[in-house]
Order: sequence, then structure tokens, then C-alpha cells
Amino acid sequence: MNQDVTPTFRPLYQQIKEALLARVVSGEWSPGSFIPSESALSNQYGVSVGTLRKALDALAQENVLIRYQGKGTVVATHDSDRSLFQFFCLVGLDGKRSLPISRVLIRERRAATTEETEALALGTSEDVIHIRRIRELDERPALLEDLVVSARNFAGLEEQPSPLPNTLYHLYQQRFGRSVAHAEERIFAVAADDKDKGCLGVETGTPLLEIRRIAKDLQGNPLEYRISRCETHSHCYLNEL
Amino acid sequence: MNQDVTPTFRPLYQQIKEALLARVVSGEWSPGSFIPSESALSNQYGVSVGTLRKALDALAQENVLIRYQGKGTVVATHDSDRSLFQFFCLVGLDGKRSLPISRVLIRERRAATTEETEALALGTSEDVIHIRRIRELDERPALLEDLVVSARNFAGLEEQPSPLPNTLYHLYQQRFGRSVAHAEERIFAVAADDKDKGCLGVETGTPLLEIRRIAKDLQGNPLEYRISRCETHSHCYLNEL
DNA sequence: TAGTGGTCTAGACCACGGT
DNA sequence: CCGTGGTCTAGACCACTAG
Repeated sequence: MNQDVTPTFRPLYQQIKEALLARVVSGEWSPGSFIPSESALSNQYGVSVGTLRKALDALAQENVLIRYQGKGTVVATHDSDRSLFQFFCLVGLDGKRSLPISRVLIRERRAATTEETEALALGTSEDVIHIRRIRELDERPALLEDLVVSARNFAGLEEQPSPLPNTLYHLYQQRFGRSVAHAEERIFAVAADDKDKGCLGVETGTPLLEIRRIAKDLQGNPLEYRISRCETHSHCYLNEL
Repeated sequence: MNQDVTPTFRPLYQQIKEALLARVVSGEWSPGSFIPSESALSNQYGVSVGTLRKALDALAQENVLIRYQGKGTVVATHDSDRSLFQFFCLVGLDGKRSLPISRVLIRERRAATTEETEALALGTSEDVIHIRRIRELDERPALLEDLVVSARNFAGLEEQPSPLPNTLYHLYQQRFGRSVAHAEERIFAVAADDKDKGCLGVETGTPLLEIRRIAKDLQGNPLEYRISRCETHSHCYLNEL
């Protein structure tokens, strides 16, 4: 029986794709900047434009690059365009998306729990930075978020910058060079506890959505573990399949 | 100011793509059958293989076609392979997916409610076929599903076949020639009522996930409206972004 | 007008599945 | 061995942007 452990074959455009990705990950090409043109790159790698284009298109498909006809190709950022909503699935009952406003309640550095250690793949007894905030939609509290990141990778986040921006992923990218590329969300139905009552203004026992998200970078390393609790009278979680 | 209402340009491969899609939708190429080879099709349409390939690849990307190297291209079906799980987001707490088993409680033809009329884009006072079933995961009731389809498009579904198959979308495709291609799910947190108590064996008031799904065909016409209620102690809803 | 990415072509060779 | 889809190439022309 042939074990077939050998990959027997590896498309050129995939190798090119990985080489390009490496240059993004390494920071050689930073988010928001233009990368060399197709013809320049095809010369660099000694492949035809067509092959190189296939690699670029694949990376654009995965939201790593953004292509602009007539202008060039840029490394994707988290502030630009509609990529803001890539990780935000809450919509109004009418299907409209609106931008949440944040109010920070807690911002501290502390030891990681075992749950957080597992979710973030930390070493033993590492610290995390914990942020709790309320996010308002249409001027009413809609979301209670508790999120943690590794204190090692995000040193100083607990005190600076003093007003946290509304979109944290943009900050992770700009200030710490860590870009969230994928996320995995698990959704549960839970009953509101006293904390939820105080923060969201709902009765204790009210059914809430609990969304547990692990956000990962391009290589699949976990960057952030976030638990959101959300009341669903005027909003819901939307997923298109 | 230029209104830019004119599309000014329309890629050839997109026109080809639509032409191919039309042949799938019309039933000329039925699910599970092989379509002509790339070279045959490129001759038919008078375009190069490269252009035709781009159209095929786009359709494969959208799960309309499945390409097998060395064999040919087939129209996708709902029984084949892992496409079973394309619309099933519930996983165990360990992340493992398992196949649910169904027990039908209600199966009837009746007038549509206004909510159903809107969701399915029906005309005035049309009938629907309503099915209620319990789906078990790991031998315990996990899901209570209520689904409706247009009685006009699915005539006879309320009585035949007498034992309903576990995977309804396959039946829709085989028996009624309607293929579910996309779906849109809205998720809410709700409290269990007496019906849930009887069917799922949970206490009244227990928080449940309520998943409202509208399943659509290739052209975006709604085919089925489904409301599922789900308890999340041993399972959860998984979404990858 | 120059430079970019987008489209399209024609043809070569490779990997895979079946005969 | 043949036919299929998969990869790769080289080059032409089109559409968009900017100076």
C-alpha cells in the first residue's frame, strides 16, 4: 500500500502565494501600503504574470490583499472600507448594520484563568490583559463584552492609549503589529445574571446570546479570546451560508 | 455628474458563467450528472478554454459544480460528500459534528400565516406544508424544528413519501427539482415555553437558541422557512469568520 | 499619456482516473 | 493508453487611475 506521505506535487502558484504571505507576515509589506506591481513581482520570482496573478487573486480572496484596478495592490487593514464588519454579525431586526459605540468598564492586567490559558494557547502562569466594555447600538446598551489578550504580546495595552479606540482590531494591527485574520465563534443561549442586569439593564434570567470568539492571525495563532453577551429584542445574530 | 447606470462592460467569463448556470437551473444538466468537458464547452461557446475554465471555477467555488481531476465536472447534489454539513452549524462542545436523527411530530397542509407569507414571498392566501420534527444528537433530543414550504411548489409533500428522509434538502432536489443553494440564518435567545418543555425535556424558561432560516435556490427565491429551537448544554452553534 | 490591474487567448505540459 | 481537469506560459488588448 502506497503511504502517499510525499506531496508528489506542489503547484507553483501556491509556493508563490506562501512566499508573498511571508512578506506580509514579516512586516516587510505593512498593512495599508502598496506592494510591487504584478510584472515586477513576476520578474522577481521568475514566473509568468499569469501564475503570479493566481497567487495574488488567492490572497485577495482571503482578505489579505485588496486589489484596485488601475492603481495597485495593497495589504489589507482593519479600518479600511467595509472590512469593519467582517467580524460583526449583529444586525437590527430590519437587517441593517450599525456601528456600536463602546464604554470601557474594566481594563486591567491579571493572571490568566485556565480557560483563557487554553483558548489563547498560553504557557503556564502567564498574564493577560482583560477589558470589559459595554457596546451601545442605537444609543441603547446591547452588548456586554469581556475580552482577554496575552500580556506578553500586547504589553502596555492596559494603560495606553488612555481612551481605547472603538475598533480594537485596528489598534492591535497599528500598535502591536498583530492582524486578526480569522475568527471562530461558538454561540450559546444563557440566562442573564446580576452583572448582566446591571450592565445591560435587563431582568435577571432574561435569555441572552453568549458568543465566545477566538480571533486568530494569518497563521492561526490565537490573538484574543472574547465573550460577548447580547440581548436579542431589537437585534439578532446574522449568518449567511 | 455621470450617473453610471450603464454597466459599460461585462466580462465574457461572467456571461459564460450565467449561461452555464441557466443550463443547470433549467434542469438540462441535472444534479449528479456529468457536464461536457472543458474543450467541448469552449467549442460550443466559441471562447478559449481559459475563459471557460474561469467560469467553471467560479461555479465550483459557489458549490454549484464539483470538479474531479481526470474524470470531469458534475452538478452538485445534496447527498454527496460533506455538502451534508453545509447548512448544519451545530457541533458538540468538543467541536465534533454528528448527524442528527429526526422524529416527525406534525405533517400537514394548511394556510400560510402572514409571517410565512412574507418569508417565502408567497401570493395572498396560499397554502404551505408544515413539518414539525425533533432532531436527536447522540440519542438525546437537541432540536425542535418547525419548517414550512410552499404547497404549490412542493405538492404532495404532506403525505408522500410516508417516512420522510432525514435530509430534507436532498428530497427537495430529487423529488421536486428544487435545490437549496444559500441560506440566511438569524439567531435569537428565547425562553423555553411549554411546547419546548414537552418536546425537548427542558424546564420552562430555560434559555434556548432560536434559529430562523430562510433557504433559497440558486436564483435567490426562498424555498423553505425554518425555525429551530435548540438547547445549548451539550451543543453549540459554530460560525467561522 | 503612462502604468496599473482585468480580461482573453492559444498552446504546452503535468497529474489523475479509467481502459 | 486516452481523455479529463490542473498548471503554466507569453503575449495581446481593455478598463481604470493619475499626472
